[in-house]
Amino acid sequence: MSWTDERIERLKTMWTQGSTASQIAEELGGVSRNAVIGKAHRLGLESRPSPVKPGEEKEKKAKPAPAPRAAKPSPSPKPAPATSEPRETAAEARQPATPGIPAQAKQADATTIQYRSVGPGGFIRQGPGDTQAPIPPAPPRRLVPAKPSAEVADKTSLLDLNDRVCRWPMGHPGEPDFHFCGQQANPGYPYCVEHCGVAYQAQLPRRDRRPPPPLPFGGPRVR
DNA sequence: CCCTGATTCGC
DNA sequence: GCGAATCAGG
Repeated sequence: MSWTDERIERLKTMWTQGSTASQIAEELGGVSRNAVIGKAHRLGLESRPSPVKPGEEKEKKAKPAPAPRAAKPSPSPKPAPATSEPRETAAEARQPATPGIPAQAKQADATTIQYRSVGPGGFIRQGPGDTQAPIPPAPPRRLVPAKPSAEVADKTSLLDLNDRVCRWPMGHPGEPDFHFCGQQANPGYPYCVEHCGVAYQAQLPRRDRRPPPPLPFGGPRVR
């Protein structure tokens, strides 16, 4: 499994909703809990209440004996900097992202992506850095706008997305009626007011959290 | 034991 | 960039 845009978006959403890494991994499928956590960190999604105290100076694991994982015969000395970084306290990092969430606001810059026709009904996505081979000869026929199926008519499709429209996904990608919310977006947010209420919640203690989370996707996909 | 997230580091 | 292995707290 690879990290497609859809899967990353889902990861971000669920992570900010407070879903656990295990839940996210299960929902996404094909990835482990560790993969989700690793990806979340690489994305810069910042810490949620962790069992491990970040502020406490831990003895850097002096693991002389075991070479548990792939043989690492070179124990290169790695002097842990004794300076305790002024790392964010857990409380600060836990602040519910209520006002001004910048990370969520940045969406794929549509202006840097071009769609080029490769024939009737066929288009390729091309980013600025992509080198693309010769343009295939245009079809000798006039292209007529496709008539949207009744299924998708009036629905907000991927190409309808912009920063003024709620980009909350409805249904599952790939399904015929998959679309986006499309309501007027809460200015500065990727979602409308209603879905902002779902996406951004104050972090509650685990025991006070209701297991059946909001069902933004209509429940887990049945495979 | 189970769960959680954080971190490391070979690939 | 990815994620298994590992760590560490609840």
